[in-house]
Amino acid sequence: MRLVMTSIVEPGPPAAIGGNTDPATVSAAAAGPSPAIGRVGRVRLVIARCQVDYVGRLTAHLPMAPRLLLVKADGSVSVHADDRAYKPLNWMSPPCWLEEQPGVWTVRNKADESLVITIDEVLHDTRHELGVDPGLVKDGVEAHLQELLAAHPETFGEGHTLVRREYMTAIGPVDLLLRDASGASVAVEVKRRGEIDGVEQLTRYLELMNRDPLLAPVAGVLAAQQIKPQARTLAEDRGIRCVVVDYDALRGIEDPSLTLF
Amino acid sequence: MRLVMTSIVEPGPPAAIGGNTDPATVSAAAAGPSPAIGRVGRVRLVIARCQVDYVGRLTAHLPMAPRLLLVKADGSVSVHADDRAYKPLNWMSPPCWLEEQPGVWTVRNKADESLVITIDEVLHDTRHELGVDPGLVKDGVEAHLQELLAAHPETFGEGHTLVRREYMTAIGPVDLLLRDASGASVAVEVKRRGEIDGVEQLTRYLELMNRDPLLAPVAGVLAAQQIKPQARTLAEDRGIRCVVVDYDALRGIEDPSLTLF
DNA sequence: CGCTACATGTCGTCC
DNA sequence: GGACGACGTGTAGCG
Repeated sequence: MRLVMTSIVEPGPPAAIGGNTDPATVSAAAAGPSPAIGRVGRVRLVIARCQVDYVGRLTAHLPMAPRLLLVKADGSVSVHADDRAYKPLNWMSPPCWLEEQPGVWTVRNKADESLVITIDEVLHDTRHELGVDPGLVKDGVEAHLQELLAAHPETFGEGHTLVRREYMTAIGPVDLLLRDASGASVAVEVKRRGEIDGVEQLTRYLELMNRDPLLAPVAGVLAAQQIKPQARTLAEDRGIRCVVVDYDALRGIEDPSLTLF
Repeated sequence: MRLVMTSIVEPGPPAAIGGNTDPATVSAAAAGPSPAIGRVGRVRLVIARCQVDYVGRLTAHLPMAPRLLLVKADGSVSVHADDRAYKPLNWMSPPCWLEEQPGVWTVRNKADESLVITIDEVLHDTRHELGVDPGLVKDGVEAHLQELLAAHPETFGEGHTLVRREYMTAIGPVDLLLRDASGASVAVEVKRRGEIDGVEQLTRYLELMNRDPLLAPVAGVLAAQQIKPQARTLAEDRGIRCVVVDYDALRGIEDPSLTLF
């Protein structure tokens, strides 16, 4: 875990075009080649019978069928079927460029990947002004954990004190570096869910840190709200202690008012 | 890597409702509470000023603003801004259930996560029949690799022979198990791109396999089209050999006609 | 259902 | 730009 913020605000695009607040819904010219880059700042919804061919990291082909084409103001193009939840069948992420010719859309990016959409019939074509989104606010339950644990190192045992959060090593930052009551180093990997990956990650850090005579010996702790059995087995096999963290209890210590209901 | 197929066909939903092939585009009743579950098999596109609140694995809030709401036949609901490529701001994946009341949509799943969409104003609301998608065909460049390497174990050295693909161990399948010219075991981890994760994965397998007297000693090989420097360093530090695989060349051996242009 | 590994993962951050 | 870790990762395959 690396995020540190208490709450995360994801702003809209930094240089979004047309920061208007009046969201007028308009119909686009249904037929004829319309300049895709031209009217910016508008989501475009097209229902069309189309065939799609992607060549890039892999090669993918979609036979002719009706689908939803979603063109966003950021330039992205995605091809959706009526399933797969929010995942498109095919897509191109920005930065990319759409060249629209009658019956053929070609989307390219810098890496020379291409998405070719051959359109047989357009069944619907509208554009809508959304403006810049005011932003998503996430209450970082997971991001909170490291912060809470840093504030309460005694969670890991009496006399434990915090040395540093995000203690930098050559191969990456250790979430928490503590000292125990005897002054020995303790490296803590914080996870929402403790799985094998987290044990491997911590193992790498420990191996490196134990080569540093100023730190060694360094004990390892995997701290998570939930620890999978196999991760626990692997961890304990490597002498890594597992600590299950009660997020709500920790948050209660931080702000007792939260526990009064 | 675990997939084995030469080319991957991703069919549409197995039990898709209304397998009709006539994709008529229709307009939905624009106003009034329309039953979201009711007309199935249709993608629904709504542009609306809305506020969104998600409570589940984390808590997220979106203030009132115009956005695209995408309701698919699989029951999924996603809330899009005009950026973030194909990723929605918020979503609910199937299986989930949408309860639509005037001005408030509530989407829930079994895990009791909820997405509450408070709608201030509907600017657009259409439904479109897409039918069942005929399916995505991927030329499994990555999936291909294991198959090709299995067919050409000599890639790893003269006299190497294949023992098994997907050799099962207690902690997961090893992509390829070979024997070298001297009869010693060789475990191969196949990756599209060789990174640290792959080295860790192979290390776990090797550790386990080397405890088996029938197999030990087992040598390790990381085979990938590209191997990142840090992965190479870690691998070689652990005595794991790195083999960069030329996919096109291998495919050329398989089917020389592919190299004739 | 749990666990593992894959993904055109995507996305942010830091060096 | 590359490396690295997080993600509401999602998803398929297997025991």
